[in-house]
Amino acid sequence: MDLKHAILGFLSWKPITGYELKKLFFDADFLPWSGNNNQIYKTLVELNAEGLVTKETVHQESYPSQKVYTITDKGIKELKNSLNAEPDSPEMKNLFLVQLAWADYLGKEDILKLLDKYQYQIELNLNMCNEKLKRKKVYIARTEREAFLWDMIWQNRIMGYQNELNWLTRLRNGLANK
Amino acid sequence: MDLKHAILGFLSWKPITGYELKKLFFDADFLPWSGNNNQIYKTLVELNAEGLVTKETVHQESYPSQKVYTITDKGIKELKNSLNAEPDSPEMKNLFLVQLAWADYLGKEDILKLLDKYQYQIELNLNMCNEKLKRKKVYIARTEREAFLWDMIWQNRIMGYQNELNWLTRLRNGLANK
DNA sequence: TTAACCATGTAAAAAGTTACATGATTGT
DNA sequence: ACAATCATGTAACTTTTTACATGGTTAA
Repeated sequence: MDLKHAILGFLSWKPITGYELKKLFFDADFLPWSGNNNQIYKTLVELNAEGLVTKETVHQESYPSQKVYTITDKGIKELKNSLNAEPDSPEMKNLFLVQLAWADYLGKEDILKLLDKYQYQIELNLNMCNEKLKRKKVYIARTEREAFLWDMIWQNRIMGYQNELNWLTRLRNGLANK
Repeated sequence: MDLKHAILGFLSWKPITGYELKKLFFDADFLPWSGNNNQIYKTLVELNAEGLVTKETVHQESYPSQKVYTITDKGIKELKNSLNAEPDSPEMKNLFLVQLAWADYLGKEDILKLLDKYQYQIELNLNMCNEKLKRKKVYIARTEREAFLWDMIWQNRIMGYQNELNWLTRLRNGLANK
């Protein structure tokens, strides 16, 4: 699974422009690509060159013209193929843990300040995730099962943040008598 | 927090060689750097150039000579400084979720096969993490509080994997009647 | 005898981020 | 008046991974 297949996934819903894809990536939260121009526009050119998508330029009156990408049969086949591939294990990159590893150099108050700041970060992420879920911008469920899968994807994120908050509570309790 | 500060952290324990650092990074599991040659040896050269560490070449009889790096006062100051910095929020990059997002193209059996594979991956990671914790290769706790912090860092990883397994169970239950 | 370990480093490629560039339109 | 949205793309930079390069030693 890489950016190429994620884009193919979205295009399996309907034809989309690069600009719209950028927003979909921004709204999704579980897609590990920031969706910056360089990544998306470049990948779309590649997908087109490989015959996995077709491109159509649509001129508009008072706006710049769009390039609408449509998935091909070959693209659908490529997407379906990628779904049976060996799943990658999740990568949890948590630089706060690195900070904590040598936090014994700090006084108790500074450690607690650090924990507060981290907790604030997590809560911010959790709230944003819940907000996005409520608005459900990113969502074209074609079957009941697909709707369920997307719900579970959001749940995965939310449970991840809540788990982190639970861990923080344990950490605080343990530190109390240290 | 970046690789530089993580290396300074280890060097705050004792003088270490690049080769040994590589193993420490490999054994730690919570450090998001793979610890490949290019990263570590290069960063050590930079740290030396910045005066945060000193280098001493130790010749050995039947092995290649080592370069032992020692942290300087300036290095310690830099490390302590980084501990009060704004903590980064965790990045959870889970490509399996991307796979799942379009898994409705698959039949029920194929989805279940995918879940099995993913569960196997998680369990593998969890077991490895527990193994490493048991052997406690990476561990020089100077105070009781530092020992506690390192325990909690391991706990963070373990809870993360267990949370993922719980989520998988929910997913399976939900899929059962879909 | 084959693999892993000792120990350093470089080269090249891939992946990702940030900033630059344009310029009309619409909402506050 | 100012910021955001529409919409595409490029350039420069940073980060990360993979592979190359050497060559003796030790344990299964």
